Amino acid sequence: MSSNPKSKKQIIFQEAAELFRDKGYPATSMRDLAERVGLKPSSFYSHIKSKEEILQKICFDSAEKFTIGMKEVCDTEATNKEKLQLLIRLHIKVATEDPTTATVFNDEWRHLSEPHLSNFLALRRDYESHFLKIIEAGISTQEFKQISPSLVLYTIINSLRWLHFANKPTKELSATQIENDLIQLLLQGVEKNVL
Amino acid sequence: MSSNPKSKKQIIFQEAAELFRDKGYPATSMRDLAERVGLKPSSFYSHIKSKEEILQKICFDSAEKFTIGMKEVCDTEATNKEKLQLLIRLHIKVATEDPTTATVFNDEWRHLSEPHLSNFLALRRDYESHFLKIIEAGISTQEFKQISPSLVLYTIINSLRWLHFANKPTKELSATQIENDLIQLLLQGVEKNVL
DNA sequence: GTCTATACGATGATAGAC
DNA sequence: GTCTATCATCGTATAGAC
Repeated sequence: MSSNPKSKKQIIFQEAAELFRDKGYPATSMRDLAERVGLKPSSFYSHIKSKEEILQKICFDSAEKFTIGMKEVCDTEATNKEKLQLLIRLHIKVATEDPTTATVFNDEWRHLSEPHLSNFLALRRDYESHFLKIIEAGISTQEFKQISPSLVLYTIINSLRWLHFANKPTKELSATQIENDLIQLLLQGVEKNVL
Repeated sequence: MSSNPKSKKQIIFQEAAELFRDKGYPATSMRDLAERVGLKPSSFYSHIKSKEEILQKICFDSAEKFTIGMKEVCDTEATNKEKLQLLIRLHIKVATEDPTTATVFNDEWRHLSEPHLSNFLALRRDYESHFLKIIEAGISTQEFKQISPSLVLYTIINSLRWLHFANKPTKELSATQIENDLIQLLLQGVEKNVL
């Protein structure tokens, strides 16, 4: 197995993401980051243009994962129930593949400046509207219960927002175990069915 | 109905909470707050001790609501399923009664300094451990499915984290409608049962 | 209680030597 | 590409006049 030499730029992005995750974007200083990377603060600017460039990359890279995933789901021939399952798996995949980035994406996007903030929100609106359409379709085919679609949407999306730290408290559970339990929980609830 | 004359201190706390909600705690400056309240930044310090005092009050007041609510639930004679329902109602109540405060509580607690941060985390740990016990008990009585209790805990708690802005997009839904739909969704899932 | 003035450290970013 | 030195600005908070 060949070693994986990371460019200094990649190291900067990685360390920055961890700091943003732990302290939040505004509370992370370039001096904090410098110490972590082992450079003087001024030396970054040979590699990156600004602090916000890092945040932009994190937010839009993650957004793209969701956009691509949604496109795949929409292009599938499948029931709405199956599509919803795929979307839940998509959220789990993004959150667990790169938990650091996923956390920053979730919590720090609001610190984007314009026009990046508006662009980001447009991507999110688009994603959510596709998600909503699937829920609405599933309700009209009677696959899903008659519950306000946006209520279902936000409940599901947010229910998965803790996953980024699932590695620690539930290390005993395998990734597929978590996936399957979550899908059962969200599709069929906590209550045990009477047989 | 008598008018409700708010003290200047109350106004400061209210405006600060809204700024913390919108921009986050570190990104909110005392100068921002001064402009909102109509005072010079230095004038606050006749009313409050520090910026962090505001955050502390918000976080610990909300934490107390959960602590009290949990105590009531634990003191009840009820099935675990009923207790879980009560807890879901508690989260909905806290989130919708004062959405601004609830948001700050949810997202900004990590900016507390020591020893407040540790105290806060201890309260949260305590709350979660009581919550977990109820889920575990419900699993052993076969009221709930065999799903990792902490997975159920975090999924439920986080699924309700969007409620603070439920006023806007779902204004058409009444509060009790939202409550009942959410309980059905979390207890029994999205899927429509086959009859 | 509110103001003006200010202390003083931290901030993101740049200039220019090497 | 990394450094030292520095800039301009903003941060929370205080002192003291009114």
